[in-house]
Amino acid sequence: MSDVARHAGVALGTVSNTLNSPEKVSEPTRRRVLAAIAELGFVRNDAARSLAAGNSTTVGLVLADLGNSFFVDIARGAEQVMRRHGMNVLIANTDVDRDREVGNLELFERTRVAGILFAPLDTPLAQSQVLPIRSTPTVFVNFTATGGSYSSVAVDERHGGSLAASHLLESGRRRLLFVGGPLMLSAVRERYEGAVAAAARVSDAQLELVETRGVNIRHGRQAAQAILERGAGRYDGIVAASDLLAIGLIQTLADRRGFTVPHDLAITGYDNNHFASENATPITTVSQPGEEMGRTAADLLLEKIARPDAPSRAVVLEPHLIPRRSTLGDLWPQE
Amino acid sequence: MSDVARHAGVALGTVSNTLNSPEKVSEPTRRRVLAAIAELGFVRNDAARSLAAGNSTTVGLVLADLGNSFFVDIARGAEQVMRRHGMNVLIANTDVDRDREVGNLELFERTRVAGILFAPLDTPLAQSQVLPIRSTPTVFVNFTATGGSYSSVAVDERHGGSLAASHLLESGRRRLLFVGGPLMLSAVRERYEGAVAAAARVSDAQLELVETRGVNIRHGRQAAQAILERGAGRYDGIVAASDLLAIGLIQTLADRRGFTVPHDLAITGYDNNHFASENATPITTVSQPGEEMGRTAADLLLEKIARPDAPSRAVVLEPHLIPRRSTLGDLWPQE
DNA sequence: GAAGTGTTATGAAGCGTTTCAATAGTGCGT
DNA sequence: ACGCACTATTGAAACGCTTCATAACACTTC
Repeated sequence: MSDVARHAGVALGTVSNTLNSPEKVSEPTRRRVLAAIAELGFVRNDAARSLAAGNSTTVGLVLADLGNSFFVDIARGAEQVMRRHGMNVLIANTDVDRDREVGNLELFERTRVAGILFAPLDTPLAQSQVLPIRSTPTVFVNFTATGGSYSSVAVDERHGGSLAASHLLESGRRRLLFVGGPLMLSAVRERYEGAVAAAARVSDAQLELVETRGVNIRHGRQAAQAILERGAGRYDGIVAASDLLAIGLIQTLADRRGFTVPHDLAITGYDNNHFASENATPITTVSQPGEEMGRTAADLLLEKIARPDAPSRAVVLEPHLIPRRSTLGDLWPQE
Repeated sequence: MSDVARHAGVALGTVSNTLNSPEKVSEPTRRRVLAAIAELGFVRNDAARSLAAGNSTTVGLVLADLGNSFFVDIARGAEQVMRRHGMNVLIANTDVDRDREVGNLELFERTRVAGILFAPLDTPLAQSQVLPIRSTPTVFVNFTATGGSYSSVAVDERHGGSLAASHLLESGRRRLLFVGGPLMLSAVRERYEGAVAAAARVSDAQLELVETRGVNIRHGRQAAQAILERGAGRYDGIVAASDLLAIGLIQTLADRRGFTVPHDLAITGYDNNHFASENATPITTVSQPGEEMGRTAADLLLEKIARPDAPSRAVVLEPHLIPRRSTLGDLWPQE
């Protein structure tokens, strides 16, 4: 920077002002400085800048799983808001590894980012709610913070489960099955509880459970086998804990065993995975508002950055149902 | 840090040594310092550190599209290598927006990261090969750098197209169709050229082209309509420029129109998308070695960081074919 | 012509580290 | 008792910027 100053024949502070408060610098001076910058190929050192200024213009986003489009949506939403406020979002991926979660949080705190967005899966670290964070403003995404120090944005999983089951019940289904697992995961458990509650509200409805070891297509196929053993004819509606699970179920039950969806068996998924709508049988799903969560989290973080001592807030967003062919059949208008 | 020094009754430099060169500090002193650090909750300021030390321990990864699992694989591979070398990878997403590409590259250079990995799509900025980067070591991923200043890792697209077409030809197919587009994209064009070359090597083979506007499921369905208009019976094998395209084709041609895959029509995809193998009809695909590209790119970058003046290298990796049911039918052993 | 009022420009202090020459301390051989 | 060779510690300079009190200057106004 002092090279630039010398080159332009001005003082160091003037170069700084040209960059940060152009209105303080007269037109001709500014031009000389900018010319010198261009000529020398000067690039301001942000490390020095944030050291001197004591603030940063970037926020860190610690994500559980980049392979999951839900998290990518969160990232996108957060970025939208932050960019509008002139801030940058840097993403660190953890692949659901606890050490890397801790490592990345520490990294961001050492770097003195303005704030941290933490979007974990339902892991011990997240549940403990004790992060290795000293003083950087932090917001939980996809997980409700119970303590006082973090704000959070989460989604009402129970309501989501209820939405899916109610949708099936409203179309006259009574012999329901919930497929998902492991129930150890709070998100899955709450979706199940929501479905149970919805079924309980209808007198002649019943709801059974097939617990799976995960929520991928493979687990859906395995669950389908289990269902066939129990006798698939016993059911007329399935609430799956994820879209992938639903796809797996349909592949085995419909494509191979000839059950028609939704006539014999109506199926709902969960997540509004990009592939759920593109499936051969588009899948009715419960949509988690990923982008909105990202935007909301960003807003909460900006708030915390601006007023660190203001009380934390825990926002809960409502999921909504997107009906498609896997429950509506030919009544589904689109495509 | 001076607080810590005072608290532990040592000099500033000793605290720094404790953190950076523990072997220079005696056991008891080190313990006192560490105790003071823990007690005060001290977190070293990395901005100041990298300012003083003149180096950084993080590298930036500028990604075109987080929604694309190929790029996520690249990120994962790069991370593996960097972590092993004690470096961190921070990701910036651009959503294929030129301004954000430029902005993120500049951001990383201002931050004085140790190096930059740039994984663009086939956009003007990438094609121009002129990045807004002054002196940060940079490696192109998924795009061959022709100039001298950047190393690069790319994949031999032409060979990939050839692999797919040859596979069909070897199974006796002769009336081939290439589906993909727009051909303006160099990756698609080269895949097509590879397929053309493979067909030319077999005397009685023919290859026609259906150009699409993109490579998603939707475009696959649209292409299927076009094919039906031409008369789908005219072809016995399709090389699709992406797995999603192949899925779309199958949905329309097989699921709705009753053509059997692969009996009537053998179809290959491209990308080894995670969904290609999970599709109801698992799709034969050409696999781009995403993780390996990430790892290789990381190696190249480390090399450039260590010896900035060493000549750049352009690595080209070979894709490979993964045969599945969409071409092998019941011969396909797995599942 | 003096005093007052803006507008620009200046340069030194400080941000929190690393680094390194200098110093202090210790044990050893003679 | 002395010098030597180590090891452990110290503290000041430097990294590249922002900030801010101060100065310089050009106009007005009375």
